[in-house]
This record gives sequence, structure tokens and C-alpha cells, in this order.
Amino acid sequence: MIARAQSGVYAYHHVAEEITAQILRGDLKPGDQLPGEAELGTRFGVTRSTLREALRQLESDGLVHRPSPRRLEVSVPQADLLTSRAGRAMALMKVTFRELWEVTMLTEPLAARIAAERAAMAEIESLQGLHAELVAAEGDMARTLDLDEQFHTRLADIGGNRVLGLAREPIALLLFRGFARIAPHAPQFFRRQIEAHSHIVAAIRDRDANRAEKWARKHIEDFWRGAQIAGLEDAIARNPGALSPPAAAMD
Amino acid sequence: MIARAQSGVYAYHHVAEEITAQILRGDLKPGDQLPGEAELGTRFGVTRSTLREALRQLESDGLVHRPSPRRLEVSVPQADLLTSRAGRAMALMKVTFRELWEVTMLTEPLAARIAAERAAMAEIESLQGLHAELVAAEGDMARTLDLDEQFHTRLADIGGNRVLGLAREPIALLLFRGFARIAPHAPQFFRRQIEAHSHIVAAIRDRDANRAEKWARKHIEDFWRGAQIAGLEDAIARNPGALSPPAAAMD
DNA sequence: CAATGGCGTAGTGTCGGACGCTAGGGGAGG
DNA sequence: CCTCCCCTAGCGTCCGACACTACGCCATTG
Repeated sequence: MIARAQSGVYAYHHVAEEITAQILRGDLKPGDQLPGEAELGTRFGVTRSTLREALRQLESDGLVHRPSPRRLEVSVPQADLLTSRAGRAMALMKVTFRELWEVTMLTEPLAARIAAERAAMAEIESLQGLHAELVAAEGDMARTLDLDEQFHTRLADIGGNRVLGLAREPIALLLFRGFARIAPHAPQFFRRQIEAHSHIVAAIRDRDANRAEKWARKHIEDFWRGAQIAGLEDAIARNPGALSPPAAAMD
Repeated sequence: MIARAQSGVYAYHHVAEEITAQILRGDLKPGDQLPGEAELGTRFGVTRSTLREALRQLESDGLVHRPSPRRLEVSVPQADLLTSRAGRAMALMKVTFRELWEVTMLTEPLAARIAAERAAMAEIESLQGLHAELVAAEGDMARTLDLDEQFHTRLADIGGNRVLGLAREPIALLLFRGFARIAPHAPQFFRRQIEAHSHIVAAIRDRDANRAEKWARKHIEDFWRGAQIAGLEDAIARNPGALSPPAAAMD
């Protein structure tokens, strides 16, 4: 079953699409191990070089990965991969603060609401812990930024809506990083942030979804006011790089 | 400046990261043309084979593309690329209807609201045209599905919030495709859909953002009722493949 | 008998070279 | 000056090779 390239369709592209199709169709399931490159190559009628180009694409799409250098297996795309790709794209297309904010005004309140409805005790405690750290970090900008991100991400995780998680993560990250540009112009921001977060945590503890949602909304609204004060309502989101999560330090 | 691979860091990976960094940093701007593979290879101290693996990754990330086979240039990731990647991922992680719906309940009303606030005359007319087609297609399931997707996508485009567009597209697509499973159980659905759409269009024409938003919400709420009737509230979203736009038929 | 350590192999990452094909530029001809 | 044709650079693909290293196998040892 030699795969001869039709005009315009490159072999590596064809191979990648074929394997992708097999995965989406379910012929290959996440966790399945794939044969070696040599065999895959002959199987599709291409050389290893060509096959490897296809693999790089699949890898980049998160459809396969190597848990160990000798093992190549099918996987479901990791959230942080999608997050960084989407974040990069938004940064490159120079989305504005307003665009980010308008959407965040939806996602964070929903995240808070769902969390209030579904949080388990342990999760609430973990949120409280995070919040305590935030309070303790008052004044330390970098740390505050980091903890804020974590807080919102965990909030979303607690709700358990993965679609929401996927959609909001890159957006929230870009927006929150803008915080760094706002804070200097709005010093009262730290306090208001802490206040909002603690109301959210309290509401979740009380299982009061409406209150949680309301405070999340206020929190993000505040953000917008800060941006106005700082005069970057329609400023573009910068700092494209380093979007991936803290990420196991490795390099 | 030979790039010798540090332990664990592969040459192709390093090259891809390096070029990516240059793009994000702004050293390379969208539209810039890159040198030939041979030169790029020597520049990074790797063979063409290796360099090509890096290129496949960048290409897959949408950071570079070939407008013509001879020209390789930097580009900002295309929306439909991100859409299909995200859609695939969600399908593979078997997100439920509920998850999709919860988020869509936010995105579509916002899209309608913004559209009402910002639509230009021509855009309103184009929406009306699309709606007219939908009305005419009553009964034709496939066509209805397609037009519905188009309607919502155009609605979002009109608002001009690219972040919203990027976030909602894969989600809406997956959800709306579920329509195919709902419709048979809820025949009155076609009519209600048409009703909702026409209210939305009318509200936008009248520049009534609240009404537009309200009807969009009702529209998506309806969708959920349909899902309940069809008994697939927590059914997983299937049909992972064919998420990309109509797409030139090829294979 | 189980645990430990060494050995061999298969398989990956990278290299170098080669060849056909085609897009696109440059020169010849109108 | 414009048009057409030829030539070449560069891409897609193939082939063959080599170093390095997980990993399984086997023998040794307590």
C-alpha cells in the first residue's frame, strides 16, 4: 500500500493526516504504542526522513508523544500545549486588552459559579490555602501575579468543565499578565484583589453560586477600571513568550 | 555558532524553539521571508533533514507557511488552524455536551450583544441573507446545520472580538454538530431555531444589544432542552474528525 | 532463589549525499 | 516594451551510515 503523493499533497503531510485520521477515528487510542520509525516508514511507503517529518507534526499537535525515547505512543493533546499555542497566536495577532477583558468577564464568573456548585471540601481548602498565600504576598508583584493566575486556574479546574478550562486559560493568562502594567498606576489594586478573592472563596464555602459569580464579575470589572486608569484600554497584549505554565523547570 | 545538543534537547527541537523565539521576540515579523533550507541549516549548524523536522513543527504551529513552494515566510497562526486543533483535542478528551453547552451559553449571547453594538449596515444585511437561506432550507438537515454554523460564526465575526472568535469557534462547532443528534427527537426545533435567529437579526438591526443577547441566550437554552429530550445531557461529543471548515474535499 | 550487574541489540537522533521535479527569473525573440 | 522559452535554484524525497543509549537478556553472586 504505497502512498504515492497526489499532486500538491506531500508525503509527510499525507502520512501525518493518515495517522491523525486513525487516531480520531479511534483505530488508535490514547496510550497505544506505535511501531518503530522504520516499520512505520515501510508501512506508509516512505523513508524514515519523511516519516519523521510527519511525526514532528503529530508531536507538535500533541497527538503522539514519547514517554521514553524508545516508546512512541498516542496521546490526547495536553491542555498546556493548547494554551501556549493559543496564547502565542493571540499575542501575535495583537489582540487588545478590551478583547481579552470582554471574554474574561464571562469566563471567570462562570468558573466561580460552577466551582461554588461543585467544589469538594478538599478543593475549597486548597483554594483557601492559595488565597492565604496571596494575602501574605501583598506587595510582592511577581509573586502576586503568579498566585493570582494559580487562583483563577484552580477555580476553573474545580468546576471540572474542561471546555471552560481550555477556553479561558490562554485568555486569562494574557490578561492577568497585563496586571503588571496596571498595578503601578493603581496601587489600591492589591487590596481590592484580595478583597474580591476572599469574597469568592467565602461564597464558594457557603455554596452560594450567585455570590461567587457576582464577586468574580466585580473582580474582573475592577481590572478594567485599572486598565482605564493606566490608559491601556485598547493597548495590545504583549509579552507573547513565556506563556506556558510555571512548568517543571527544565533546561 | 554550532548548536550542539544539550543532554535531552534535540537539535530539531532546539532549532524550532530558536526560530519561535525570534518570531515572538519580533526579530522576525509576519510576512518576513526566511532563507532557503540549506542556508537555514548551516546557520543553525544542522543538516537539512534535521532542519526540515524543525520546519514541520513551526508549520504545524502556524508560525511559518509556504505561500508558494519556493517561498517560506513567517505568518501569524490562522484561526481555522487553531480551531481544528482545539476541536480535535476536545473531542479526544471526550468533553460532554454539558461542558460545551455551559460555555456556549456565554459566548453566543456575548457575540450577539457585541454584534448589535458594532455591526455595520453591510454586515447586518449579510446576516439577513444568511438567515433567509436558513429559512429556505427548512427540512434539509445538513444544510440547516451548515447555515447555523455560518450564522453564529458570522455573528461573532461582526463583533470583531478576535479572542471571542478564537475561543468560541471550536466549541460552537462541536456543540452545533450535536444538533444532528438532537433534531430527530425534537422536530419543533427547526422552527424555534428560525424564530430565535430572526429575533436576533431584528434586534441587531434595531441596535438593541440587550434583546439580541436575550434571544441568543434563549436560543442556546433551547438547545439544551433539545439535548435533554434526546437524552444526551452528558453524552460525549463525538465525530472528532472533520472539524475543519467545509474544506476542499481531498483524499 | 532473588537480586544485582554486565552485555548486546534494537531503535532513535543526526549526518551527508543524491536525484527528480517545478516555480520563477532571465535572456532571446517578436 | 512585451511575450515566450529555457535554466537553474531550491524543495520533496530517498538512501545509507553512524553514534549513542534505553532496555531486555543472561550470568554471576549473596
